Amino acid sequence: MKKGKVHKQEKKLNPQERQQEIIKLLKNKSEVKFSELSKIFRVTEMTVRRDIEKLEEKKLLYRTVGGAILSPIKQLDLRDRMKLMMDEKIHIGKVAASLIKPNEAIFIDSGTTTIQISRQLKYKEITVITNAPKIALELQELRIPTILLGGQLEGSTLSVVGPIAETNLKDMKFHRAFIAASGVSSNNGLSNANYFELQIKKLVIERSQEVNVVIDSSKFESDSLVSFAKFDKIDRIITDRPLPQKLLNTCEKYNVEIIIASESNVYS
Amino acid sequence: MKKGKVHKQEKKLNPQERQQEIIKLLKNKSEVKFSELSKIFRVTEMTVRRDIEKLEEKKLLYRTVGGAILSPIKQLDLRDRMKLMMDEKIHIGKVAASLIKPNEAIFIDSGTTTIQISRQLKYKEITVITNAPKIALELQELRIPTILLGGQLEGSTLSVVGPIAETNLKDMKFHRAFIAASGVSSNNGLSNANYFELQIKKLVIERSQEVNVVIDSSKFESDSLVSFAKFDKIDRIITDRPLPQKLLNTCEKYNVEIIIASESNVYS
DNA sequence: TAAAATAATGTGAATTAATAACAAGAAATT
DNA sequence: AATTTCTTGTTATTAATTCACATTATTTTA
Repeated sequence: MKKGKVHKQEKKLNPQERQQEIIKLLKNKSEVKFSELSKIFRVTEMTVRRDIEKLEEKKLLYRTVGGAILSPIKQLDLRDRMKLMMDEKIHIGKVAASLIKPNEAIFIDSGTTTIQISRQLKYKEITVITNAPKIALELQELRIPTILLGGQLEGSTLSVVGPIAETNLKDMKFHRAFIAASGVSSNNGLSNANYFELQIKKLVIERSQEVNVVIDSSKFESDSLVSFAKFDKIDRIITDRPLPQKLLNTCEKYNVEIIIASESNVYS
Repeated sequence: MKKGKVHKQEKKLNPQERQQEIIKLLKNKSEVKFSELSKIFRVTEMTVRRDIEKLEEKKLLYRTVGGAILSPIKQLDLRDRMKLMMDEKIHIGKVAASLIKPNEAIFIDSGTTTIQISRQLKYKEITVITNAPKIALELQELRIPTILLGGQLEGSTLSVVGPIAETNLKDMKFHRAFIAASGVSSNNGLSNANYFELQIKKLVIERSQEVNVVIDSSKFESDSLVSFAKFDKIDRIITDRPLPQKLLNTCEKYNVEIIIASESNVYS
């Protein structure tokens, strides 16, 4: 649903379009003012205020007095933020993060949903273990102690894989793990699009007291390249929408708890 | 390695001291509130407001609603202190990269000069091993096979350190290593500002057929926290300016080759 | 050292910005 | 076409910010 780019704002834009424009403006301007945006978009200040509020929730920018500036985090990676199911992933991330308690050792798997968990962590008295360099670097900004697994860096997923990573895991035990998946189905359980990550996921699941799977609703009843776990191995699924009946039945059968993360049950 | 935080401010601070403290707080906290600072320093909000105003003028921070955050510029400076000697570092990086031949296994150390090497790599038929997640991620963009060491992620240097990283190195041998250093002196050889990286550097040097040290001229005849190698361990120093006489003599004595990287001898 | 000048802080009123609640209008769904 | 959801504007309320000025430290210099 893309519309032609117009430099002079002639037609009314919808919230999403405005929000994208605001980000674009910020790339060149360092700070924008509500009054200024109000004129540009020909809407009231209240409306741009609401736009900015949304963008602030996504940690894309920081509010200043009367305006906003680009968030420092934002500058790290512009690209993968405006992606698919972004809002859903943020909600999932918030709920997932809220499960974590102080002094725990947490494994966070590589993935676009899991990185949202890392961005929502509030306790600094935890140790995070991850196979994703990006997550590790972001956690460093939050001053959260982090152990990064070593190994071959896989180009498509930007996660470390292979024998080194597997060996690194050998001596570790986690209180909780948050695993990403590219598919979940009642027949084949959890699956992943990347073959090389398979072994890491299996090992992490073995070594975690509690296994949480984060997966957005677009992946319900779909299978990906390789299956890495059945329902008996996992404790909880965190997603953004209610599961279809069959999947729900299977989860109940194997005692897998379901959490639906939505605007309402997210307490930031 | 956390330092004890004193919440109760014993003696009254003057504006300069408060302002320094505010910056310090921000390095750990991402955002401070006026109300909070007012309590910490036992002054009115108006006073901290004036402090923040001063700091804002200096572009050290940005004011938010009810508080302040570290200026994005400032934050980047903290992490990427690349502004200093930037051109020199790029030259050094280009020359260093030109030494690499196809099918080699190369170790690239974490550092602001070494990251320039990774940006200049032209052969894809090499394998790079590194302790720096940032370097690994950049190499991935260039489609260069990369092995990232695992371990604890050190906040100040963004490199992995500790027993996991050391174990990971155990089975490896490199054709060449490019090591960063924060000081080089005729008396104490090469030194580094971060203690935890010490062991990694030592192990890498042991395991490399050829050891290259990249260091810019601002660090000549200076010593940093810990010394990690004498001249007999290294094969080459790549820098941006001629070495002072004494240093040069020492290098000759130990057969250390010197390359001066400048605009002219860099063929991009 | 005392007096004067300057800088720093606190106070409260005036101004401006932010929030919340609600109603009207547009878009999307059924 | 009717209903629901989303978006926007309006207004009242609350909170934050600025401003002006009085008071108190601190520094300067006679």
